[in-house]
Amino acid sequence: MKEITIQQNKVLDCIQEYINKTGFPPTRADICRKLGFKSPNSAETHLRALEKKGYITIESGASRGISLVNHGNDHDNGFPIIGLVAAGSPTLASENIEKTVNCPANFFGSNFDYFLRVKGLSMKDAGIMEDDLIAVKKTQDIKNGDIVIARIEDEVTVKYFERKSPELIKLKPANKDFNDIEVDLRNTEIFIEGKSIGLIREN
Amino acid sequence: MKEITIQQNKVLDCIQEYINKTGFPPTRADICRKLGFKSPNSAETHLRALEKKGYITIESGASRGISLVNHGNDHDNGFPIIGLVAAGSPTLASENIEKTVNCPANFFGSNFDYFLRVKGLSMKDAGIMEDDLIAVKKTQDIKNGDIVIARIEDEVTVKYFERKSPELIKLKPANKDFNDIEVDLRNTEIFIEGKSIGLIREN
DNA sequence: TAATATACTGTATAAATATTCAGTACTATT
DNA sequence: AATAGTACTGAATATTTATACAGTATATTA
Repeated sequence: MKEITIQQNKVLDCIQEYINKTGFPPTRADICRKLGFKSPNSAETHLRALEKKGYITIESGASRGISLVNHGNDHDNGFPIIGLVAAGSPTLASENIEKTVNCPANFFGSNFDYFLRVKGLSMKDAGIMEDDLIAVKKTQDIKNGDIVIARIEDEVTVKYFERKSPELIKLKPANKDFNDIEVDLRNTEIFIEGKSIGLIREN
Repeated sequence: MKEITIQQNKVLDCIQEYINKTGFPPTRADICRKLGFKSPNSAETHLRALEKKGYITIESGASRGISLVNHGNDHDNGFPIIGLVAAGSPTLASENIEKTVNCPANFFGSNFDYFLRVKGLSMKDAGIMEDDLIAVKKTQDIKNGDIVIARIEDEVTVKYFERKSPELIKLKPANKDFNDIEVDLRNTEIFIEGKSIGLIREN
């Protein structure tokens, strides 16, 4: 995250304080009043700097359209939600984080690391629907029948795990319209990101 | 706390949702857009009613000066989980509370009142499995297709809601092994506890 | 040395916004 | 029968607000 100046930090604090106190963001004039500026353009330039550096977003045209950007996801501010893109690994890089969910670390009984937003219906019969959030625990401690998040050559997928033999793994969907995926470890690389230990659905 | 009407409740939800999504409250025009009103005065009168009843405060003169009033969050200790027993109404009486779940009040975008632990698989194809926790919002604002918690003569059930005519309601399961329930209001009493606005599964 | 970012004042203005007034209509309460 | 609350449309308007433009000045970087 880019550095900000002392004055910009004052403006940022001022916005935070204002929202905490009133429930809505300040206008340029409000900021001027709080910080002693005499021109609304003073606030404006600081806001634009903060926007450019990624600390706030400004809704163009709207009054009081300032909102604080959430960063610093040490799980204090919640767990990140990561989009499950058909191809590509889910990473915790900030560009992949949709937003964060605020809930206790032991929400699902055992600790977990992030939420994954599900695409597709391949686990429909397991009650996992499109856009559900799967709570993923990063672990290699997988048992047959666990729901795993697996990466096969850049493709990320959620399936039931079944070890058939030391070199053969089967990934089974919970939807008869989809086929089992058989992975022969001798010619295909597979990486198990972790397993699902819970689920959240927002209607 | 004074009662509010269905329309006022819609406006309240709309404000909550808007704040969750954007970080700042809506204008009168924003509310109109969301709820289909054609005059900003429609929003205005609802806002004044909500203010009078203590659900919001309005900063006079300020744009987007709406803020939600925190009235007696009895959910400081978390939201109760209530067991869905085949017969009998779900009540918040302590003997029915399994345990409580600690999560933000707006966890599912809109406020809710309690969790219901699901028994049976009648909503399986909607991704609702046995022992899942449904976030229930107590409301009478039900649309066709909503998943409702209904009580018919001491039996509590979770189903899709469909109003066929003023005196005929159909409760539809999401599982072909179950039959639709048709309720004729002229000879059967039905009470809608509320609707599902989210779901949590602990694996 | 030029360019760029910071840090302001001061003015102007178009657009956004709250808010009032005038209606209509329905319902519940006194 | 009168009053008050709900639930709207539609229009008018004063105020709020974002935002652009014109300056001044300093510090940092290329």
